[in-house]
Amino acid sequence: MPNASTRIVIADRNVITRVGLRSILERNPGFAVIAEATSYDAVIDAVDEHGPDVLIIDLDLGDDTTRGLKVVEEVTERYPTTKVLVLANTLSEMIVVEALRRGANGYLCKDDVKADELGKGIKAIQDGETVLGKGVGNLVAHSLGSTRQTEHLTDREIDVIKHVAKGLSTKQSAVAMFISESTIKFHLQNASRKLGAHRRAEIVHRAAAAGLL
Amino acid sequence: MPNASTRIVIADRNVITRVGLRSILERNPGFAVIAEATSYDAVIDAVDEHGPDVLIIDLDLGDDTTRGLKVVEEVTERYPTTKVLVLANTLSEMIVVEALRRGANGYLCKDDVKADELGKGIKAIQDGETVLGKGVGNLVAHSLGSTRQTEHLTDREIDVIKHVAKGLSTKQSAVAMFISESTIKFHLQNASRKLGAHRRAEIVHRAAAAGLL
DNA sequence: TAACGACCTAGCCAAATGGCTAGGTAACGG
DNA sequence: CCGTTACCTAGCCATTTGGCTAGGTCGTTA
Repeated sequence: MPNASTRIVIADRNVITRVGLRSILERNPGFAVIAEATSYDAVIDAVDEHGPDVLIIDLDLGDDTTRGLKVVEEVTERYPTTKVLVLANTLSEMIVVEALRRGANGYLCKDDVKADELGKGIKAIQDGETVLGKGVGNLVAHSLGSTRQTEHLTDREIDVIKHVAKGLSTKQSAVAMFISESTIKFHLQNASRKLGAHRRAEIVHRAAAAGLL
Repeated sequence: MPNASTRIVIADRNVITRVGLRSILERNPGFAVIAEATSYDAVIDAVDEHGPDVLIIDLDLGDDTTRGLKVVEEVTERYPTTKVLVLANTLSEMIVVEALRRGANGYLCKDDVKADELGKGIKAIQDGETVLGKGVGNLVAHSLGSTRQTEHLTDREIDVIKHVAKGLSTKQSAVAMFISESTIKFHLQNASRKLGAHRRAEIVHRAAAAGLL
């Protein structure tokens, strides 16, 4: 009995999205959703267990945003035959670039995707194409155009930015973090450079847009 | 022929969410999704045409975030028998409070909602209850506890904040907006007071969290 | 071992910001 | 007509910030 169905695992913490995805995909008999996951660990477990053809994943499955990227990397490394399609709520250049760098085969934005694009996208991905949703391509192009590497912020830098975002001054942040004012300024200088920002308000804005706070 | 079904209109720009909602709701024969809308205007049209029992709406249906609040107000004023359930992506105290003040009968957060809570929530709303999802209640309580009114930012203040968020200085913002530096500082002072912030980074963060940018 | 990255600290100075007072205009609704 | 709101401008001054140079430790990795 030949099994022509594409076996799909869905990873999303949102039940509405999971049901919607399943419903849209299963309109096409060529697709079979064989498992759903709602946490990072569950994604790994599901892929381990089922070895699906396609993993559709929302990178934001918990508190730790960067964990989603690691999951993508792990899946694509350990299961080269499993294609990974990222389905994001928001568009962030850093996240897009990182996801693709770590082996994601597609990146769609939930709000922009049309019902028929999902099926087409999955088929294209299985044919070896890389599928980028509306607006995603521009981000990638922009990222390639800029010579600057996508330097990612360190944990400490993000900590400092969180304090600044709460309205704390350099001095107040220093007290709160038990380090000197110099160090606060040091981390912010580095974060500025990495983000291409020149003012704290912009640092906070970009970090927030990247889902880092 | 008695029609015992609850007639529901769904308003969400995201097709996955619409399909998911419809699928979850229609597991219960007591619910009938009679229309879907993907824009603010379409919501008004659909309510005008169908006069549904329940409107399930995501407030973010376009570029203008505050427009969603106006739609809630308009629907509850003109159709007192139509219950409004807000289904939000993110939780912002200002948006929650404003939505309820304008007549919303419930407020759930997509990521937190369980499949069975949707049906229960709709029934509760129809019984005259106000349904607040996980975490939403706390926000409301917090808002009631604070003596400060929910003063909303003016269009101009939001404009200025957007410039600041892009990393522009007072002077640069003034040039970009064709007004004096004093006016930039004036709007930011007012925004600070309204948001309870004391620094531009915090203003930007709060405004972003409230979905104003 | 050497190189590297992440982390921490110090000091300098020009520029930007926060917080304030004190005015002005125009539009709208009671 | 009056009050309210949004909007605009000016000036003052202490504090904060941006941008820079110039060091240091620690742990990992080549």
